[in-house]
Amino acid sequence: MNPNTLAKAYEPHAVEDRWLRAWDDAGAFRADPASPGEAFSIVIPPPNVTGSLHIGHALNNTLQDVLARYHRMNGHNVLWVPGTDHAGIATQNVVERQLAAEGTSREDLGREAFIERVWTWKAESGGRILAQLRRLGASCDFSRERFTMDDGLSRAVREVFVRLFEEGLIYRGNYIINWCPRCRTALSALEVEREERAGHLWHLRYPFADGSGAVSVATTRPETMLGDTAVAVHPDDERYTARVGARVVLPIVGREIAIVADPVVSREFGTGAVKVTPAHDFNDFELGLRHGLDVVRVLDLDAKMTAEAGAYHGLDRYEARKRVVADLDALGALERVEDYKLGVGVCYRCKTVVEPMVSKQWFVKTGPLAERALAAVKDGRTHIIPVQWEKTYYEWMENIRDWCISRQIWWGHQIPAWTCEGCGELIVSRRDPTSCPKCGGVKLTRETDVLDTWFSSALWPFSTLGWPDQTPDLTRYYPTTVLVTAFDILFFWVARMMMMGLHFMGEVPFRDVYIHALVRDAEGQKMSKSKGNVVDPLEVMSRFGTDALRFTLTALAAQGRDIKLAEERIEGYRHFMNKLWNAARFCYLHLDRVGEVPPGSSAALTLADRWILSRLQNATESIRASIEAFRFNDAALRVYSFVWSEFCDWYIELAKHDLAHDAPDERRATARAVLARVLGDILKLAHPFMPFITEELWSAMPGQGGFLTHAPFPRVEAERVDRTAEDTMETLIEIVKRIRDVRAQLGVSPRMATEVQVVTHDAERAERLARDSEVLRRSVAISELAIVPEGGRPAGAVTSVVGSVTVHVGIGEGADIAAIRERLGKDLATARVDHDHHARKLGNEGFVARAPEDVVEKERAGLAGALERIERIEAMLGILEESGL
RNA sequence: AGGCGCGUAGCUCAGGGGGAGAGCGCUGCCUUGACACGGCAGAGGUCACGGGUUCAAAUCCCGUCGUGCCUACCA
Repeated sequence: MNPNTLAKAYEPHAVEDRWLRAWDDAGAFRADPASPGEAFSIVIPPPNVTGSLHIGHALNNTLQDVLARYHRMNGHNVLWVPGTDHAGIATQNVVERQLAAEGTSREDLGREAFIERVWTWKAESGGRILAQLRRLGASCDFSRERFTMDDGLSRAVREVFVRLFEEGLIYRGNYIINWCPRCRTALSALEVEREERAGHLWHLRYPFADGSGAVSVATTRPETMLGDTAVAVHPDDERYTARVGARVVLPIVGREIAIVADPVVSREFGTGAVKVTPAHDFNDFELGLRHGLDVVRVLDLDAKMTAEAGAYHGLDRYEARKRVVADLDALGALERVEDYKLGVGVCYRCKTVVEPMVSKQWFVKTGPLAERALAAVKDGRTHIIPVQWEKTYYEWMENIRDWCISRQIWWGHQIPAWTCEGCGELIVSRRDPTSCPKCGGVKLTRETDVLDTWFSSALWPFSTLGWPDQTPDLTRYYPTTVLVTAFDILFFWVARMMMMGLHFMGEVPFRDVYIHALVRDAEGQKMSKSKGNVVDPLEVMSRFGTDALRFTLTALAAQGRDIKLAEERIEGYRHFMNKLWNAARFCYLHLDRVGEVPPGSSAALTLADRWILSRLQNATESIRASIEAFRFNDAALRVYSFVWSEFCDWYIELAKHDLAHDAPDERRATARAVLARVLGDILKLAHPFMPFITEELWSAMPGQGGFLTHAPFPRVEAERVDRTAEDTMETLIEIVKRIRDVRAQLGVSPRMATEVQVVTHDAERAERLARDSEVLRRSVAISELAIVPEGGRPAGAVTSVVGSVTVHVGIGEGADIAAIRERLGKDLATARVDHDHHARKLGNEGFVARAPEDVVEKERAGLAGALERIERIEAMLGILEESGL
């Protein structure tokens, strides 16, 4: 591409397409375990295979990409594994909805045909999200793409299941679980969300069997009373101690049930007596186990009443509730009803109210696994960043419950367990068994349940690398370096990967876990389709360009805080892309021939050269440090401020004169070299954040070859750091700003040249400023310039005092005395505020005695400076008085 | 009920013991040979409130108020 024909404004689309293809064709992000370099590996949090990219994915993957590209440019051996998960319940739901629309169902199809149908749907829509990730610029090694249901991963799942079973860490049994009657499957505790809903608290009266009155109990689910098998009270509750062991008659049902004593009962709540329904309540189930209570199931898998419910058999749970309440009322067993708000459990997929239900399920015994997962974070083998999440992780791990892993759906890894019809033996096996090892029988029935999707995701960091085989990838890249994820799957996923990784690999799955924010809308609301406030990243990319979206997300990604995404912000950063584009365009107009940058001390370098090169070191250092500390926003904002406020606003403007046709050749050559050097480093520093525009500009840069994405990330060159140059330049910038300010306030046209006199009492400083007074001449229109250690106010000048210098700006007749006084008065007020501030501190004996010497010294210098400024301003005002103005 | 955050410029947010920062917005001026997706300049803040620690608090501690989220078996 001819650099002189770069478009006037940055047009992202063609550029993005071109580089996506170029990187892909070159295999730019392919990892090779045999290559040298410290390993840097990331496994992607696998999105749902049938999903599509939302803004959370965009953030998550942008951050991973920043890390991947940064480390790749640092010569590390980078592997970023992409892939998707099969999202059992969600995907099955989608396909079932399709079938329903066609007037059929999965039951009509049968298991095999249904699964085939899901694979067809997966083939259609699957991979779309990976294409979208590519578009985002994610530098994954797409040749290593994995899917939780592919052959390799399925083998890992089976191996893990069998081993855990053999070790007694997987068991099957009748326990209470959460049941979603719509999805018709068991759910783990994590898959149930709490929703506050308005309900009622019904107070029921259960009469004693001996006719001596009644006990009152309160419930939010009166229909479950049909399954009550006890009433419980606290053992120390004096109101009831005499009644423990007594029997009450369950209204409607007529069953006699006992009053039992158990410390879980709260004496304060309600009447202090609670009905016990072991089949349909977690607490009651536990309590039932302790007291050997009967388990009476009154709700079936569709949340309809069972035959146990007698007259209510077949009724939906809510219909049954109404009838039961009415019937109790008729019997006089309903004491009262009060409004009550309660937290109900709903299915995280379909929001249907779940029913606690006793059923035969498979569980992972988490205790022993959690212990090691807890220890690994406590002893620092894995760091969670930001650290405050560690506490949340600990709390969960310490209170972990066994994990229900069986799901009564079809889409997923079918549990490798068989029951022998002959002898009832349970067979769990790596290979499908043909006969029963116990009795030799050949009639074996396979378990129909599949595993929780998170069971396979838990293996992701090693299953994607080839486990259970000892592959080169596994050896080279496990443990992975860092996991980047949002906090909402800390328990679902991160905790479980920790448990499985430690158990099967003997090592943590990742050294660092970086937890990033949730993206919310501009009002701070969680984005959701139903609210209609979702920001579609694909649409944003189309409108503003991918780099602008990426840059916005990283610039807002401060640790420990949610991101509120407003469109104006994205637009603002699109302008930044354009700014960089045009800065480069300007540079390329001059960069036909580029030589070496002279060494730091060289006389060939101007003050501006030395300054920008020194600031470049500062930017390089802070960008590096920020990325390594996962402070993405700091890194992005430093890129922004260096490019815009330092390089464009000052260096380019000053360099224009050095590049002019009438400038001496060697001056032009040096300026070109510095320009090229700084721009080149800017492109490298910015590349992890905005890969497309930087790669494009790099390719247009004269004398550069190869991919920017493979170029070395800049390192700090200590010999380029020049504090004196920075200080001098800063002072000159201050002076320029002051002159402009004075002129702007007085309405002097920018084109009108004025006299300027700068007075500084430090002779060495005066000399330094004078040596580089070009900076002033180039920045403001000046007719005559003097920089002197001594001097009075020239006639017709407005004076301003800044730092250690006094600036007189001659404006001739326009310099009315009021303006001069106003200007000086403003400076005097500022100086006095400063003076008082320093004086107050130094007047404090404790401060002088206890504060560190350098801090006190700084205050003294500040006070002296302020005093000196006040003197100068007052002298100036005195002169005005004397001259009778 | 516990736990974790947050409250800083009109808006969105950084910062986190030693003179209050950015972007956007706002007000003036500028069609200056990279860029009007631009330039120059400016206005704007008791850092929620009350205590405490400290020589020094926006920053650390305690409390209050407001606000958000997470966890939990008060039926």
